[in-house]
Amino acid sequence: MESIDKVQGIVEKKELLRCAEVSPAVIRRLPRYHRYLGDLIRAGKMRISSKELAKLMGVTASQIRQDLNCFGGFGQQGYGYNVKYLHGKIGELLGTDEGFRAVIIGAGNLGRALAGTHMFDRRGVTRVALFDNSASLIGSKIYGIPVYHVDALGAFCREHKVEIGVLTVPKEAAKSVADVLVKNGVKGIWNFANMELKVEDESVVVENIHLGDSLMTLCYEVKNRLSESVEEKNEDIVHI
Amino acid sequence: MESIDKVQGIVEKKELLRCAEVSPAVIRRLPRYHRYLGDLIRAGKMRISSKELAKLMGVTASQIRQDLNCFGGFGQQGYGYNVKYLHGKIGELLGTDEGFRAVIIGAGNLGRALAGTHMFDRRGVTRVALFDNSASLIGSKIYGIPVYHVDALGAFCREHKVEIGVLTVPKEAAKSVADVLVKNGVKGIWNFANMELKVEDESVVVENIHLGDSLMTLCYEVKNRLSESVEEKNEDIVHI
DNA sequence: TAGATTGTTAATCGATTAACAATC
DNA sequence: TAGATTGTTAATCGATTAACAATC
Repeated sequence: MESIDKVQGIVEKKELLRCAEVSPAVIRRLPRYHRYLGDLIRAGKMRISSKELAKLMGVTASQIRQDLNCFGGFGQQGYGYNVKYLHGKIGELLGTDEGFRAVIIGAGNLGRALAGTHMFDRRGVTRVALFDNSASLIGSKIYGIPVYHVDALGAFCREHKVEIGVLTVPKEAAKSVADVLVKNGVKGIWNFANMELKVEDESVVVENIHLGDSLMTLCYEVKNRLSESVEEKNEDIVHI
Repeated sequence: MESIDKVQGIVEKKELLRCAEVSPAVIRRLPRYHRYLGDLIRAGKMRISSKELAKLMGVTASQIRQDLNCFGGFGQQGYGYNVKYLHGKIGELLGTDEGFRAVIIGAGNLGRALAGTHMFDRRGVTRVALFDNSASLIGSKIYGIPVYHVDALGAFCREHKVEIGVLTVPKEAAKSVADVLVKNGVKGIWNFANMELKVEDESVVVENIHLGDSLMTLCYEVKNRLSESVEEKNEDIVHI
């Protein structure tokens, strides 16, 4: 009887968890946990406490426990977390087992760079094709990935059940390409065009990358730290 | 007399502002404001209210006014903000006038892609050199940027007063290259290696880019929206 | 002056941290 | 059992939003 109660308790909890919206702040931290746990596996570490992981990652143990408990009890009191198990669970949450397929649109510098990385495979995503409008590229392969004309994009996505589109086209072309993707069943767009892409379909997710914004933030900090250290020096002189 | 008081008031305020640490959340929003204001200039817009800009950007007018007031009163009651003036002021804050110089270390796919963009020039940053350890590249130019051997990195940074280093090397090499940069006066590191780079020198800023984390977040959302829409459908059926 | 809109203070909201009971 | 560490609740902190007086 007790065990049935327990099982039901777990089921109830899962239902609740599925309903309660997890905050974006927490979600954005998951990949980082996953990364660190992967490193720990490679280092041969079998178990870890929230305290130890917190120290390693430069966050609080509270935050780690709080974050993980949005998705379920992955640890064990008095023991900590099993590194491999936790890594696997977070991977599951992040969809590494879903077998997502991605196409890259735009075979320019950035498109090629992305085609050449192992970033996708490592996360269980397959790059099935590249698309471009330059005649000289069509029919060739880049890092083993076939390049097709962008006119064939829609049909390809439907046929191959592509879930993810990576946009590395000039920003003028981004919206129209995105529309083709959405119309043909793509559910996530990773947008590198220098603009905020919005799509009408509510069920489609857009992740905008703004490398330029990141560079500017860095410049701000550089500028500020420089003036800070000057101020500190001046203060020293004044106070002595 | 009154005007002197006023001037002193402004000076005091500026002093205060320089001391009060601005929150990272605000700073990370500045480049986005700058981007939208640039677009508005190109669209010929002369003035804009916080309300109008808020609608355009999908944020609250309160947030915009609050954010801008961390740095000073850039607007005018009853009028709004002068687009060009505000754009210029935010640009100043972000260091576009500082004439920062950057080197890119690693002439692989990503390094080349970054060398080929206008992202830097647009933000007032000059790419002065590329560094690599592949003999075939040394002495050549990529998009007009000279490629040197990585052994020459330290001396080059000192001589040319380089402020920013862009790291597109494999993660195994990242730390040692970063150390060379820091030792030779570089004040900001834009790190694309798939690891969190930490440097000992407090005055050096590191901006870590984790494209993989972004891809995983996208995958999470795609996975979740998909199941959400399924749930919605099921709910519909249940409730009818 | 009247209308508009900022700059700024106060209220709300959400996220992080601390604390501790549960339990392995 | 005693020690350790989780899962979870309560307290704190910070960031966002609302409101409004100041003022162009």
